[in-house]
Amino acid sequence: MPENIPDEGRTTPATLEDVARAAGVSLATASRSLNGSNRTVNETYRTRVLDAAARLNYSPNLSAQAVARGSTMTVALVVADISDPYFSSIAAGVVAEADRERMIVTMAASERDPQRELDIVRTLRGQRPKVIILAGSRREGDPTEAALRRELDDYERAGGRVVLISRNELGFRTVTIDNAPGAEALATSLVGLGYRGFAVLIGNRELKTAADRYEGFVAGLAQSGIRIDPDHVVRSAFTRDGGYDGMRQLVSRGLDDIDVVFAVNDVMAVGALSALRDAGLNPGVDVAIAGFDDIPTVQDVWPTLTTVRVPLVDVGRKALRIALADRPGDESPVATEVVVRDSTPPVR
Amino acid sequence: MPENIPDEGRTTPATLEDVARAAGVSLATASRSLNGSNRTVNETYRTRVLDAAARLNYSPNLSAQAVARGSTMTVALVVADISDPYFSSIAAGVVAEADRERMIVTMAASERDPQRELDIVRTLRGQRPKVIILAGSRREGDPTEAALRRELDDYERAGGRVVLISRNELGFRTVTIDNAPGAEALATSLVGLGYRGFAVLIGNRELKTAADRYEGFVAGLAQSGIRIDPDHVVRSAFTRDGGYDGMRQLVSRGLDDIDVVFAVNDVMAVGALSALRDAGLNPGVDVAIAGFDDIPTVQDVWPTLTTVRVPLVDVGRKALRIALADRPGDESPVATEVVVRDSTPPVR
DNA sequence: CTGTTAGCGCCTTCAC
DNA sequence: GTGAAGGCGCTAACAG
Repeated sequence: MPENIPDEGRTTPATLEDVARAAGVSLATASRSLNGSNRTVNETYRTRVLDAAARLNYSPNLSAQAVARGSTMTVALVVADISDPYFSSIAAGVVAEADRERMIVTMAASERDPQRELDIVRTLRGQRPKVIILAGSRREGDPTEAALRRELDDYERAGGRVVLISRNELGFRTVTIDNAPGAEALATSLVGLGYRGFAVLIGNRELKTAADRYEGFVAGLAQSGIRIDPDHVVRSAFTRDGGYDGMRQLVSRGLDDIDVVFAVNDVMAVGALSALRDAGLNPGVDVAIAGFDDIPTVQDVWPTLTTVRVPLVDVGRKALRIALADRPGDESPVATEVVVRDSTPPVR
Repeated sequence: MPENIPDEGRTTPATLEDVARAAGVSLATASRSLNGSNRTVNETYRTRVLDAAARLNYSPNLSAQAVARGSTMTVALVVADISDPYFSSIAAGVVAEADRERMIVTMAASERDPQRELDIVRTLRGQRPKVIILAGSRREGDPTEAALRRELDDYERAGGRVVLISRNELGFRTVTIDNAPGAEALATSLVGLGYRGFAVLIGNRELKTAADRYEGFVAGLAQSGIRIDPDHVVRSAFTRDGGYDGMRQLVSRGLDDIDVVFAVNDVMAVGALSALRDAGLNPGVDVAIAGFDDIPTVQDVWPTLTTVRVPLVDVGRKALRIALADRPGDESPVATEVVVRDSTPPVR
């Protein structure tokens, strides 16, 4: 193959063979000294190999190791959108835990498209990752779900571990989040604060996370005998702009019977805040707002946002731990917690 | 090796050999049909191989390919903090571009620790990535800098490509960002709005990005004959909490001669906003605030934040493109742009 | 155009 | 405890 890049000065990384030769031992001994199973090698040789390796700046070729061992040390993480604080926090947790385990994490973005997610999972197989973590974008009645399940089943049958984040739809290991209970508790808190007229920015209803939170919220209100006007439930994208648009719709329809709006996630709530303001209204005063997730920025908006805390980084860490556990083990849901802030002052 | 996980039902992924056999052709033909250089294979065989591959759900083992080819298709991205919107936006850009190029991206977090960054780069070598992208955490007078440069030099000599984001310190390909000019323009804008008493939350002064922005800002003020009181330059962490703390210091010292505070990045500015509010002051009214980066959330805080826009996602995309270009090519800086919002109303 | 045959870098029985 | 040799899955000359 004609290489137009000058090869002169091109260095080839030292191979294990180089190290072995430099240390005057066999390939096998070198291998055993550097990685090999529990010390079954003479200390003299051992240090000689280590020295040689250091001298040559040797770094084992992970691909070669993977081929020889028949398995990798990589965890593949697929999220909907990396720049969304929800996912980037989870990713931070996964990366932190992977670092502890000396594993490598690869990343892909589904862009909230189930078909894309499926394609990604398919191409992921080429990596032969030890773990696949899927965060977000599971939907109700998703036509690709069967195919995805099949793909993941095959993958597990081949020895891989899959972990889902949020809700156990597909029968794999899962980091479940107390979405419904959290939303229910939030509803209770809001009722306790005196709110009676509710609206919900439900985002994309097909998203299971969104649906769970909505249903939990409805259940919470029901306990106080409060029902939610169907006209006050608005769908829009599960994003900041979706929250903005949803709130705009509410405003244009009139906020008469509404004194608090629950957005099923914080980025939407924050968008809603801005929509209110842009409409000349005063969030927290003219109408209250609550979100879900407790992403970092909600403490810096004004009014600070009432929400339900989800320990996102922990969720990421836990995802990998669950994956690595010998048996399915602790799959107790991650607890959520209502955090009341300024966006929902007590009524009257 | 004793495997305590039951192997029964364990499926082994189809290998290229399986495909070849199923298609009744040789290994080479199968290889050529599925990946091989430009079509030099009989259409009949070709389709037969493709069929067999589909039937067996074949997926090439990337590690094996990497070993055989002597190179991978992975790009290693190391950032300071994945959950920081600055870095997660850049990461989103890198991942998006990598997807186009059918490359895999691996991710690591340096946690703003140069030593850790160096360690990461060292262990990265094992992956034999085609590209290494380093975002953030370069510091002035960093004792590990020489070692890092050496490591990266070795890596490039071995055929890898390194791309730095922000400032070209080490002589590698770089996505430079117009930090100083942007800050200078911001200063000019603020002076134009009538501001005269300036303070700066400089973050970690050793961070080159922070230093550049500060110096650009000072230069911009100098053009109007304005100097900045050294007591009004406060150091703190380059984070949201750093911004909060920095502003708190300013407040406790007294804001008498200060009518606008420039935080060298948006997360700090947003923290400063909250600190002001917590001190019972009214941001934008009692004292103005400006940041740098234009991260998404600054449009949702109140007052909306005046800042200098950096097209972060584009920066990430560009980083990979620059890496992949045959020659160093277009290294013109990414332009920044002042965006005036509500946090810096015209004076009087 | 196709098949045979060396490798790629490393691990791991298997004898010594 | 050590080394020789075969093999992991795939690619790339090299002959036919």
